[in-house]
Amino acid sequence: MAFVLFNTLTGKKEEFVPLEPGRVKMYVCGITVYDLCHIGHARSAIVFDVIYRFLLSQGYQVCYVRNFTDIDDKILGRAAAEGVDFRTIADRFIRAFHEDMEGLGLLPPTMEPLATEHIPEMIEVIEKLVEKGIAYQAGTDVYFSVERFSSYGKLSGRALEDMVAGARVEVDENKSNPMDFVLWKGSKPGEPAWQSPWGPGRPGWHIECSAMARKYLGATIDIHGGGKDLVFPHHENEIAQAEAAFGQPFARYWIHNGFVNINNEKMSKSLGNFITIRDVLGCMHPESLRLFVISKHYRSPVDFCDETVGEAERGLERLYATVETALEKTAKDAETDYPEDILKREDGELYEKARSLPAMIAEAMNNDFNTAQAIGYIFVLQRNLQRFLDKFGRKSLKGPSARLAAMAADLLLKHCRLMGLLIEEPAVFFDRQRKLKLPTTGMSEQQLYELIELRRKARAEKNFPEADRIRKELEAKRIQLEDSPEGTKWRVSLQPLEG
RNA sequence: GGCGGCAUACCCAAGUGGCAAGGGAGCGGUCUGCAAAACCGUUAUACAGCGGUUCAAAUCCGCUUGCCGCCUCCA
Repeated sequence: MAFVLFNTLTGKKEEFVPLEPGRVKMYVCGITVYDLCHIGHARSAIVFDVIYRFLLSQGYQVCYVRNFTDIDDKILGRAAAEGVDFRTIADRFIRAFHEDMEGLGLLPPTMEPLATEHIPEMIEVIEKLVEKGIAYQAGTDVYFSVERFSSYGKLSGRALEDMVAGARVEVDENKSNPMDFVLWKGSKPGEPAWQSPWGPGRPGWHIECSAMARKYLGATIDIHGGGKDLVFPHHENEIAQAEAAFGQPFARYWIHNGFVNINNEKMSKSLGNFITIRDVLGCMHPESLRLFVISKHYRSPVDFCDETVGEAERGLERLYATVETALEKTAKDAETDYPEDILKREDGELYEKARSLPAMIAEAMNNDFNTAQAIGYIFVLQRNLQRFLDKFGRKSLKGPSARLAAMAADLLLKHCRLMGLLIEEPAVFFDRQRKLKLPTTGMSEQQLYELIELRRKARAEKNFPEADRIRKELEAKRIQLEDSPEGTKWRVSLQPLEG
């Protein structure tokens, strides 16, 4: 089956064919390190992590580069505000970014180059553009002349005339066309500066990606990605610089992820509805956030609110619970293999759903990374497996039934892990989930265990009114008790409280 | 003003020419001392509206309405 992805450049789904067979060169725009990352960054990071994992699973050798913009006005602004060096700010937020990405459970990219470590490479590109007469010096700055690059606007699908007509462009006397953008910015006294043929200064924003992508991935890269907001001007300008300088296509497939809204509002600092990754991870399992993100197609906007996030959390718990039960009940007798017809006789539907899962998931992912559809298939198998397990009550499975359940659980686990889900041991997950959620109930672990013990005694004496009173007391704090032969377990209910 | 996207059940969400995936919530049931979880059953003659193409349309084309994004730093 063909592997197709939506290419922003053409506005269509296209079959993916890498430049070199078996190898993929992918560049994803990283962040400007001047503040903590928010859940919009998390979505982008998760989306490209899933893409990266998928490409690897398909046997591609992937070189995945994600840069840091570590010199920029916003970094300088923050440094000035705190009275520290720009490097202090940049390093602080690079560290924070790595903590966040690790917290989210992302595979590290192949490389994470820093803009400031590639100044010579950027100067080289700018010099080339100046030589060709496409860039010009004005005062202490160097600008890219958009009129000299005939296909300017091809990525964002807009014509130069249209942009100029309606754009609110600040008046800059140095520019010969208002749409021209800066390649090199002369430094003011006291600002960080690097030597260049145009005097001391620092690079413009867009040039770093063109220079670093070329250095690490070559003149033409396979996949270039980032958030939708980067289409214009950032990626448009990257194309202009790189293609004007080197005369070769810059990137073949452009992938852009949609935004995260919060309670149906655009997330923005002025609205005060920014949620940082670390805030979210303080009260939610990273895989819950991941399931939330990949339950919707990556190009659509997604709304982050209690209800949609809660659904993801409950779904993840159910997946873990089914896998846990399956592993427990089949632990003793899962190894022996049986012929197909024997397994089918145990549960024909479960057998079929399990066997067809790899092809179904592959088909979904091959179709522009349709993770939402893939997740749908995952839940179909989960329900079939859970139903099968339930038939046995509390008994362990043996022989062909154990083999069938183990096979289904393995496939479920394998394909969840392909998308970065169900990475933890179920017991570890549930323990972590309890620890994350307990603080939201206002009850300490010790208080809780005292009440559970009181209730145990009451039940032992058949004092059910007292036992139920304790259950109700805890339920009012969203702590749900679950009695089982092994004792009473507890978890924090993800169900919103009535009223 | 220019460019683009979206509109599927109470909610979230796949599907993009051939009987409308999946999840959540609700309701009924099984299980349970009572619960919870889980499972079973149930929930769109129908995909914003109108018109067209087709043997066949949620899916293609046109128009209308309503939302949203980008055009300025931004994932």
